[in-house]
Amino acid sequence: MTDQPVPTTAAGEAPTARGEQTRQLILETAIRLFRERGYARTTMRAIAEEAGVAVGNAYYYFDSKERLIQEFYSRTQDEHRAAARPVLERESEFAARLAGVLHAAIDVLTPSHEFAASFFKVAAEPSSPLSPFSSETAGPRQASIELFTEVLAGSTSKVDPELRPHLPELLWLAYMGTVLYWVYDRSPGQTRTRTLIDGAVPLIDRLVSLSRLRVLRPVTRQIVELLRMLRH
Amino acid sequence: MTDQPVPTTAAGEAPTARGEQTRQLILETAIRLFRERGYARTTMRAIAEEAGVAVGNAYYYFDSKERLIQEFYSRTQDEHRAAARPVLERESEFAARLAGVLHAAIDVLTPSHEFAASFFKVAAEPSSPLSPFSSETAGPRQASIELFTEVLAGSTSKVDPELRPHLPELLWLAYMGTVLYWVYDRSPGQTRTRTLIDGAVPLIDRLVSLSRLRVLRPVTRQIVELLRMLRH
DNA sequence: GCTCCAATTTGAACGTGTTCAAGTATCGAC
DNA sequence: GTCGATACTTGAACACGTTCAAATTGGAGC
Repeated sequence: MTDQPVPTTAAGEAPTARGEQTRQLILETAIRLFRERGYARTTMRAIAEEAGVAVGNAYYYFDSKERLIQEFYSRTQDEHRAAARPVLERESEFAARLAGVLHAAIDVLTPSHEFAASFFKVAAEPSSPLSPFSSETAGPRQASIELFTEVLAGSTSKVDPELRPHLPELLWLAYMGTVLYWVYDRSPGQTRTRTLIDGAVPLIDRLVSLSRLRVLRPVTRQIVELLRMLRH
Repeated sequence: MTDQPVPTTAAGEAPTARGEQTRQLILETAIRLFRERGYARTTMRAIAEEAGVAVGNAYYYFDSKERLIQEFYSRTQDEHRAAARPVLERESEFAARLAGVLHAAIDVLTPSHEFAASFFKVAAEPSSPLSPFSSETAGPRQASIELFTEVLAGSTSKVDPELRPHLPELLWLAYMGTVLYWVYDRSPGQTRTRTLIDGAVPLIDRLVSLSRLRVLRPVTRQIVELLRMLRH
């Protein structure tokens, strides 16, 4: 959680490794090439050569090509949090906060749209530790969910108290859906995803407000109950 | 575009090709091995050997290993439709029809759960023609969506007339979500997915009914408007 | 039966991700 | 400075998806 000089995987790696520089070089090179040529057309040999190391050396630091993506992914998440910060400091309305955070995510992802398609493929593998739902990514996921806790915490909106504790996770789910949509979004500049965000956020805002309505109480209950059951 | 004697892909099959038998043999073998050993650990060489053909021959019929999965996927969809038929003939209530169709999907998928994880990975690739959202799968997807048109058509439920035309697609989306959940579901026998279906269906049913309520009319409008915008 | 063409089949060869046994460099202990 | 251990680096070798030029087969037309 704290800022350690541990640059490797999520788990935990070399405490103060000598080869840190090499590691960074390889990663930097890989991401650049991924962006330039796409994931599939970037070979490990090309990465190694471009970075000026032996191919085996790349495998010393990253145990697979996919790991390079995982690293990229976790970096992007950091960037997202950073990009979301000013929004959360500036805005106080729920809708504005949520929209800001979602747009920030897309902002951060945009330079990698084409390549992100491939990385998404990797993330989708349920057995992969990179999967957004796997237990291995519990840490990063929790951090991501916390972002939405913050969205909610700082907002002036009133929310059904029963629903509230579940809302961050639901918002995170909406965020995942947005990213999924974005990955598949082939419109120029992914403007459709922007449309989706701008359309969905007021809708979510409204639904959240309505959740306190008398007629909708049973529905809210039902949702909360379902979530509870799925969590065991 | 027209029906040529090209035996490949799911779309149009060989009219009466000579090698049809070989094609089936290879596919049968592949699916069997995928189930036995998983996707990644089944090599094309193994498939070819087990089927008693040369490896190049497999590539004559399926232009990649992924294509074999695509084929499997489209088969599964056929099975799903077949499994859903009796439910649709038997039930008349919306909730029962929807639940039946969703459970049928899981029934059909269950024998391939472990392997389906891998196939999902392939499907997730947006540039892949196998992606459930790609234009290449428009046909199968349409067929799938039609299933939910049928769910709705035969049901006794009353639905907001503005929402109605969009509902099949939304239900299909819910179905996709269910499958996604199932893919990641590691509970024994995927019982959690069953729980999800049994919990979500009454909820959806209720929401659909409520959509006609005066207070919710604006929300319904908003949803419809958003869908319209996203469709261009 | 023969000829010929297209459909089918073959397996060697290629490119790429990954592994591994064998080095080489670095640093603390003495 | 030397030694030993650990961190790092190397590139050849391997496995697997895929390609392709060449061989084989089956059947229509005669």
